[in-house]
Amino acid sequence: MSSASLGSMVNRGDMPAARRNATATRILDVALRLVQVRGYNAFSYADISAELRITKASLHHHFRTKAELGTALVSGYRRDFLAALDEIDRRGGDAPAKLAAYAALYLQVLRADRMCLCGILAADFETLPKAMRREVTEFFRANEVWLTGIFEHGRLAGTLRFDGDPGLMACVVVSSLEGALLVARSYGGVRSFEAVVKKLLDGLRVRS
Amino acid sequence: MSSASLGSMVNRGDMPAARRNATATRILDVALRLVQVRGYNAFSYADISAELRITKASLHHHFRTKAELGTALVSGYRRDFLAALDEIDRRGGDAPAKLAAYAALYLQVLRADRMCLCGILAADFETLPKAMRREVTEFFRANEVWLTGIFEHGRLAGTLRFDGDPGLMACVVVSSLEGALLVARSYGGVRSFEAVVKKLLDGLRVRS
DNA sequence: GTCTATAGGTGGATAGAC
DNA sequence: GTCTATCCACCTATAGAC
Repeated sequence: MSSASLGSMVNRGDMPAARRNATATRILDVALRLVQVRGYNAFSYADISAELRITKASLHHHFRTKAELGTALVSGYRRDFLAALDEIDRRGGDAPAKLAAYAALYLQVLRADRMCLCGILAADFETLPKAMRREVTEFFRANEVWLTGIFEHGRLAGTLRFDGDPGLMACVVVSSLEGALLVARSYGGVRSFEAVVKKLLDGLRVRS
Repeated sequence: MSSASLGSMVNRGDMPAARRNATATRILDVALRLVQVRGYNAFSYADISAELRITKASLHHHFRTKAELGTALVSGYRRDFLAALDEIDRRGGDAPAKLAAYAALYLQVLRADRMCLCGILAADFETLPKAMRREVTEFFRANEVWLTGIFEHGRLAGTLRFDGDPGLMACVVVSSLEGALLVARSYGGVRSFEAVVKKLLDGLRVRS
């Protein structure tokens, strides 16, 4: 996963990367950015068409329906995000370091002037096709599973301190980071986001 | 402000309540719910028309444009929310109690199966008319101001413990609660929301 | 794989009768 | 204040030529 991944992340949907051609990839890139900035109901095939100078009919050749495009979008985003989590695990380090790396993924999105794809789709949730809803829910669930593991290991190793269920702590982290991204758009900067991250990590630190 | 306020909140926009007639009020009620559930770009005059059995043309008599309706919506929401904060102040109690009451306002929204109006509009932010953007930003700013006062008083009185700028703590609280609402839609319950609130309040408690 | 052309629907908004 | 009728722009999607 490249360093610009979550902002400019290439999203190949359900299909293995090798089977997607360059055009489909470019369509997904543009669509991803449009949804992350405007939301699912405020972007159209016409927008992509204008940007890539390809007719709407051609877009439908690659993604038959908007629901199909949207589903490919979330599916690929989830895959790439989970790949980033694997990369964090591969690099090693203690639980606090991994949490900091996790927060850095969100900061990357904010710096690209975007919202987390699944965060903005959670706002659009009631209007999404069923397949997309499933993908969004699964994204959050997968994040929660990964974070739960971090919290369990961290407490056992004595590097994290917290009360109660590690799974609930995972909810707390996901919620706080998504909210920090959301509100930062109106605050217009990274300052409030970084304050949330600091407070979150400080609250988990083992006190001397 | 009634107990069902933030969910079923009547929103009278820029105009004093006494100057809005019953029809305008019903329009705002329906529109508020539709936006809180679907977002700004996924509701239409046709939706309101069907629900109230009034033609779209009649709706335009009360609110000339969608932007005008939207602006009245946020403006009224902000006013009612700030009235709820005044009510919290009026009831008295220490800083932790006021923070708990603040969080309860959000829980009320969640229980009505809605998102905070300004939270969902933050997701739609890039697509909003300028007047609406200003209202949303002002909503967050006003919340921040109120919370900053709570943090300043709480630290002075020795009822709250935290490091750094009270204004940043206010950002943290707003962000976390908005995010908890957002993500709770996918988690499908109040459990994750309550975990965030508990963690937030515990982190501020004065330790014995 | 891309195009032109078009279908059928819905969006916000207006004119003018009652 | 509500209605019918209408406008035009935009939406998703398809047929069929190249």
